[in-house]
Amino acid sequence: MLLVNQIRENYEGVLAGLQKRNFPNAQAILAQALEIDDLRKSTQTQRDQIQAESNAISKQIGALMKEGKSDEASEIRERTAQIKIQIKELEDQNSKAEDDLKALLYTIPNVPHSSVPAGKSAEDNEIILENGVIPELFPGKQPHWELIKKYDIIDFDLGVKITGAGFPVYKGKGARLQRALINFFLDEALAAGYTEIQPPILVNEDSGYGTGQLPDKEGQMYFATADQLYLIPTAEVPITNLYRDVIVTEENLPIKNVGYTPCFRREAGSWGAHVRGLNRLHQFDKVEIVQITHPDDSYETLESMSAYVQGLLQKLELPYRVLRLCGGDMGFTSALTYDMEVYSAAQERWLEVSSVSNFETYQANRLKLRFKGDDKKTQLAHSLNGSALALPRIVAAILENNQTPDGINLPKVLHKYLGFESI
RNA sequence: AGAGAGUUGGGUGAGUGGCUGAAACCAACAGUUUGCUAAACUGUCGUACGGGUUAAACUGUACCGGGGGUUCGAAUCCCCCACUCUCUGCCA
Repeated sequence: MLLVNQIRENYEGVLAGLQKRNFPNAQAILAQALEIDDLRKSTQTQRDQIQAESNAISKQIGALMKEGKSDEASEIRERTAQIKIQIKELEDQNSKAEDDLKALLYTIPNVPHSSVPAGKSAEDNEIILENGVIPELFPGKQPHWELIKKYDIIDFDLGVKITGAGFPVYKGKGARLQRALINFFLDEALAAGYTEIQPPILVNEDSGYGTGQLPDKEGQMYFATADQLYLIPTAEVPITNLYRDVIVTEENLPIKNVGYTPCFRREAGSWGAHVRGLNRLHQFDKVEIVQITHPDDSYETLESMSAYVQGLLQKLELPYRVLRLCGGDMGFTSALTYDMEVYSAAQERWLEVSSVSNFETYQANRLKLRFKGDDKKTQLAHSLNGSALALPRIVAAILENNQTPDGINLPKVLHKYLGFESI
């Protein structure tokens, strides 16, 4: 969430940013936040003063009791009754103001970076780069949902039998392709200086709030009711939460972590014609990169993460494009997001395979993720993450783009991981 | 799942109603001494939110797992919850 001081010190900037997102009633909400904060401060000042008085009296009573002057002590004690009522009242007002402020701040999205284009929907996203060659396929080309049947490598019907729709079973070369991609992505990240993390894939409620999945996206996560645990929708949740309530030393920045996990998404109500086959699943595999940086470095880091993800796509020889998301299409918590899309040549569609975002202090504020430098001051760090990469759509594009009448030729870079070259 | 023990500052750990925001030790940081290192000595050494300041200094309040209660006063007493550890059971 935003800091009130951010709003106070840069009111015009925050307002303009929220308007770029088409955030309704921005002006009224910001004004309200400041008003509640003023109330919060004034009630705290009053409460603290009276509390100080009360503390002084208590000390005095203690001293008198020790001297055996119990008459005087009980005389003073009578005065405390009224003070207690006052404290209670101010305390209530103050904590209500705090709660109100927090509740309000939870509803305000992050302020977009200045480079974020205005716009309402995916239509307004800015295509900043296109790379790679879109293959010319032969007349009998098939979409991946046909190919996986033809070569018997991914089985949706079996998944339905043992679990339900959206839980595919990978078989034979299909399973090995999954494993090869995961290993390839992890090895690349290691070579780029990331430390590998293998986190739990169920998380508690605190972690859900830490990265912002709760309270907003509660219905999107699977929930194990007996133990009150959520199945993670992305490794971002457990990995970023490693740094919840942590004050890191400045010299340890940037922190670079990578993790492979399965991801679980209920995707309630978002099924339709465009989500056949591997395009949208309830369970899928993803390698995620996370960085915690000094605020001065986060945008440079974002560019490097974007370049890193593009490098993966180049090595996989997939045609891709990079979008800078517009204010209206960007995630709630992000300040700047690049989406990477690969071209899936049989579906003749661009598919989102990665989303790389800088959250600035928005997540760090919730997480209480801070760093301390030489000046001994603690301040909020910046957090970033990106998919590197999500497997299913990569698999879809690899299968479709490399198909021939005689089989599917797999990218060279995967051969040593696969132990075979084609399907 | 059953029984028991526990949760204090970066770490170990003392503390059963006022002298405790918290002993002591360790770690860390700064300085003195030293040819360097080490050792010794001295000092600093939690967080949050207020007030105050150009910024500091300074200052108030809260926080000893979380929440509530008793009391003039709670780390300390009472209640509820969460978590951790040990033993037993089960199990990859």
